[in-house]
Amino acid sequence: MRTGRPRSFDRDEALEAAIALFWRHGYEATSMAQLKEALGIGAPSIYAAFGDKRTLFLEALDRYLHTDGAFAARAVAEGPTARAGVERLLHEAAAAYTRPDRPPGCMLITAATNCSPQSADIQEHLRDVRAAGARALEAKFADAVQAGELPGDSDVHGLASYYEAVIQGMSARARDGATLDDLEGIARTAMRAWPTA
Amino acid sequence: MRTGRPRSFDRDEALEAAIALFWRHGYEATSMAQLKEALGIGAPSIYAAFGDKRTLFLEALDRYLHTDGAFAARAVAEGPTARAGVERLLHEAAAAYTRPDRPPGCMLITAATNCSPQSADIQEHLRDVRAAGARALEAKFADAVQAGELPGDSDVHGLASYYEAVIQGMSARARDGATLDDLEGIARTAMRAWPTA
DNA sequence: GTCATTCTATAACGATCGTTCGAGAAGTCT
DNA sequence: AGACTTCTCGAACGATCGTTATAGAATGAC
Repeated sequence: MRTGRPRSFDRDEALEAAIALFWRHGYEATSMAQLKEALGIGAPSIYAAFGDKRTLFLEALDRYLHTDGAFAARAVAEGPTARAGVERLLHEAAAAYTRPDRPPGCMLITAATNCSPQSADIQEHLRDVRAAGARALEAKFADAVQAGELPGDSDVHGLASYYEAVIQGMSARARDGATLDDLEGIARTAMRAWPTA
Repeated sequence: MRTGRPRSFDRDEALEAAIALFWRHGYEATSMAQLKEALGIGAPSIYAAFGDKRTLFLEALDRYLHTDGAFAARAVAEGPTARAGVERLLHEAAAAYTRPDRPPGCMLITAATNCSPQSADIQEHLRDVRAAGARALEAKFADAVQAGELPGDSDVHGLASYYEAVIQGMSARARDGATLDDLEGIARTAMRAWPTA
């Protein structure tokens, strides 16, 4: 058993509360004062449990990517075809970005858009993670070409770029108050751009 | 003639410099210290010429909407058909969002995404301006239905929502480093979703 | 030349930022 | 019980935030 005074709060619950704040307001716009109040604990407890604000944000993002944000990689990876994967990706995004019990949009996309120079590294980190997602999508399209699902002369980079833009656009629309129906409409319309044989 | 000591800087140039900063870093993430350095003048001069940071931002945004951001409303308004208007909108956005002498993306879309509660009004203001743009686009589609360009049962709201999402997605992609070619590819692909008779 | 006016520069304001020190509380271990 | 360890709480840290008071410089008016 671990010695010493036991922690007075649930670490997971605190992390979830931090996710909600960072998700809604972003990294820099979320203050330690807000975090203290939302997590219901003092600043020293936060530092002891999570490290500084930057480290807490990175852990919050990592948790997000394995929970609420995990649908994206899964949809692409598990889609039996590229088309099925993208279709599932878009429709699950529509639902995930408008859950009434969650902040709107995607944390990975929105949490570090307005950054001062001293948190440019955070901004770049999220950019890198997004870029990895776009590369996975592009690889899915390349596989589809290989498998004959898409024409041999398909612009796989252009397709990935387009659907990545649609995802980011859906997140932005959700943040502007778009409803689940709005986003599902966007998803359906975006699928009409699918390459025709 | 106006009496008193004359202003030592060009007000328009200063405003342009402020636009560049707010555009790149956003409203809250841009500090007065940055503004002082970029405008090359002291804080009291900024306050005398523009008012407080909030007022300066609103004037910067207004100027942006009449200059670099003016293409959008113009493309929709001047398009001889809805399709021509949207096509021009998307391609001009591709160029405007990747100008090498400008910050990437759209200031209206990105400048107030990460906001703390005390600047929620700024965030809402930009949201309202974006909503007005979306309504103009929807009206253009409604006109196109009236004129017979689009089928009578067209979902004009859905179409406007979709192309608004594409625009916001293009801005996000530009901020992630997408090139002019990338964005023009997105624009072309997005046009493939245009309703078929 | 002198006054009135308007801008500039320095420096400071109170508030808040993220972070940490120090004292005491709450456990386990021997 | 007492030693040891770990966490909590209140207070404070220096830095930076946006903003402004104050004093002096630069002009037009008389």
